[in-house]
Amino acid sequence: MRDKNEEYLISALRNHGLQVTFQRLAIYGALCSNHEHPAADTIYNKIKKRFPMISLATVYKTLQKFCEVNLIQKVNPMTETVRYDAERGPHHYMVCMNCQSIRNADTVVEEPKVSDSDQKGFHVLRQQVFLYGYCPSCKDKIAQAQVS
Amino acid sequence: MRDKNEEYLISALRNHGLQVTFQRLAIYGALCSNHEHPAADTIYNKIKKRFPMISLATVYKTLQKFCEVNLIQKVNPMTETVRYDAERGPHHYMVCMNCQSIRNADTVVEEPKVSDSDQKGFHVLRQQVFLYGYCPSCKDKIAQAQVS
DNA sequence: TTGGATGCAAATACTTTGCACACGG
DNA sequence: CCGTGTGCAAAGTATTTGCATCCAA
Repeated sequence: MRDKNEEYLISALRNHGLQVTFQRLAIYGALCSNHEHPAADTIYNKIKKRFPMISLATVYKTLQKFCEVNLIQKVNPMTETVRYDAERGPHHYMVCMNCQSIRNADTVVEEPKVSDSDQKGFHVLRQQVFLYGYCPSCKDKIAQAQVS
Repeated sequence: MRDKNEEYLISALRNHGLQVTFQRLAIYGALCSNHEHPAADTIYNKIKKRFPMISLATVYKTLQKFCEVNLIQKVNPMTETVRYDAERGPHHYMVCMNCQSIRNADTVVEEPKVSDSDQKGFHVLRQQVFLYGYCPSCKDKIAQAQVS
């Protein structure tokens, strides 16, 4: 398991012309072995036990680089800061990956359904769908940019 | 429209024993009139044009209070800080509202489907489902707490 | 009148950045 | 050897908190 992840990391780094360092191995290893979707700080603290000299800034830079080359992904915020909605009922959102605008997607046709076996003892109270893409105006801008 | 929102706000505040202030009216009004799901800072800047004396801290406190009494909702982060996942493919998450743990929900049975008319010109690239609830251990803790 | 609400400033939490040094390729 | 990566410290951004004052009820 562990070696497989390391191998994968190393070849991915090489494919992108990135150097292999023990910090990167440790960070990727910590992330792979933790299925709780840890925050940067959590990863840092775990690694620090074995490599006390590692820097939190390196963890941040490394995670960012990993995201850039699609080795890992950020879990939750697409738009980083908290935003508010005056409409109370649960509903779904469309998030523009370019301009960060958020619009309601009121008419998701089929709600996703979760089978009981699926939930593995998790008690689901609410579900929310996020649609990520480009809003009408950004879609046009991007199309134009690709033509020119 | 505007008066309707104000009336709603006022009665909601009274129902919760909260005072009606011009700041609260302004903040709620700004949120209702902006369907872009603004951040606290955006609301603050909008209001400041008319009420230059308003404080950003008040905006934060007020939005927080509004959330507590379920007058509005936070749009995106359930767990506030960015978290990472080593698994690349798109998949869905179960978020524990108590302990903030995040687990993969790999087997959502029916993907939500969005009709074309639905998207209103929004170009959807990816969709993600968040299931909010309680993880097995928190579910038990909460059940126990309610008994005692 | 009185407790809740506000405004200011300081504090906190998280993340990013600049720069000198270290090290992988 | 060269250029990327690292570590440190400082800066930046978003949000929260303490406290004195203010004001709605």
